[in-house]
Amino acid sequence: MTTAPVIPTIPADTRTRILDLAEGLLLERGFNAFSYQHLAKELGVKPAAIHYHYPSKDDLGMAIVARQLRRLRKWRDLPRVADLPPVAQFEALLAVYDTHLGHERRVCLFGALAADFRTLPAPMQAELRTFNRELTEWLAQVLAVGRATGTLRFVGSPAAKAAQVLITLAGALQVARVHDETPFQVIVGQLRLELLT
Amino acid sequence: MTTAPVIPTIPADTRTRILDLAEGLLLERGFNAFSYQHLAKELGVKPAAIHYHYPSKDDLGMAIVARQLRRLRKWRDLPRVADLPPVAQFEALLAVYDTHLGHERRVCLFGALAADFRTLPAPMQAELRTFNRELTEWLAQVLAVGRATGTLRFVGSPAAKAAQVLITLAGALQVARVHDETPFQVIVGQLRLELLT
DNA sequence: AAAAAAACTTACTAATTAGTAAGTAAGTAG
DNA sequence: CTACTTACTTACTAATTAGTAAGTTTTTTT
Repeated sequence: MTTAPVIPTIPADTRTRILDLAEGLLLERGFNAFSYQHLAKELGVKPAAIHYHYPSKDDLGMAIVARQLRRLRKWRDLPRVADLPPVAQFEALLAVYDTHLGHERRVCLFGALAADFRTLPAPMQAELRTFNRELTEWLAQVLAVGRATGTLRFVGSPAAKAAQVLITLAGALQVARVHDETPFQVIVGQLRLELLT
Repeated sequence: MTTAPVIPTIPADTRTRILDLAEGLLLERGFNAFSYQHLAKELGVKPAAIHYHYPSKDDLGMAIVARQLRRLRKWRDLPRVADLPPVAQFEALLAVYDTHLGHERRVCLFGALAADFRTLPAPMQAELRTFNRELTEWLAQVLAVGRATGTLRFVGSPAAKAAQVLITLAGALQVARVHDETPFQVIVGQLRLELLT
């Protein structure tokens, strides 16, 4: 048995606490459903303190998406992810979505922003496109290798299948929010059934 | 060659024009992205005129979802849909989503409301659940008959496959909004490739 | 210890929001 | 013709929104 490493809980600075809270609200209630007042009250600071760190809501939104993109790249390049065989990489991806589900049934970033996309500031739109593109390219590569090595099974191009799988996962989180966790499990089960040989 | 029947364009009353416009904005920009002022300006009436027909925004939102549910039931029970073989019913469903795509890349009702679900009034939440449930049940039945008659191919339960296919279509419209129409076509192509024998 | 930079608070704008109350004009029914 | 209903407009309120400017406290640097 291994003992969990003791990670000292560094009290996050206000800048990070704002970003964490805003991200949570974005993924739980949508981008237009929280204000600087909400954030300020929850954090015990004044709204102007938030403007100090993130001058406009556009800046704050951009910061959320940019951080998610940095996290994606970091996660994808982690040895314990990058060096995994394709099936395990796919399972690692599913685990991420499962974490969202367990975290107040948060939807994924894409699922949270797609509907309101046209109301978002242009830099945020561009960053979200990049996020989605890089994630899809990563999964396409995973699928391609998996099929080549006989551990994953699907018809069509890896790119098409990757796009389909990712929006299915994004959608599964949305359905979980509207109904309950059951349809998420059902849909993920269906994905496994089809992909895993 | 058949001549298209001449449908007289009855000028819609204000009540309907409000609902049409609000529905369009909901599907194009999200529920929190339009106000009574926007609607009023666009329609050339005063905001209070909208409150007259739909006292609160909750009422307006509810009216949109309720109408979509009525439309779904009507469409589903139409002889030219209900009497079709399963493959043609599936294609008819795809055609609906394709229409959304061609109409300013509107997302579907579910895709428009899922992210903000928790901010919606309770009656609207309930109505959206019913909408999604009835659509899924309909497609599950279509898929079941299609597989039984050897015209549709899939593994797993019809209910699971129906849930998966529907959120894939909802998601495909969302991706089309974020990128362009190409990923929608790619994903729908993938669905056809997998389902049609 | 002094200076400077960072991290705020206080106090305010201007715009927008949903919503209401009272009045009016036009159509409909008796 | 009259009474009533429908469909609005005008004029308002109270709350909330993002955002700013100026001042103050706290922390860091020198």
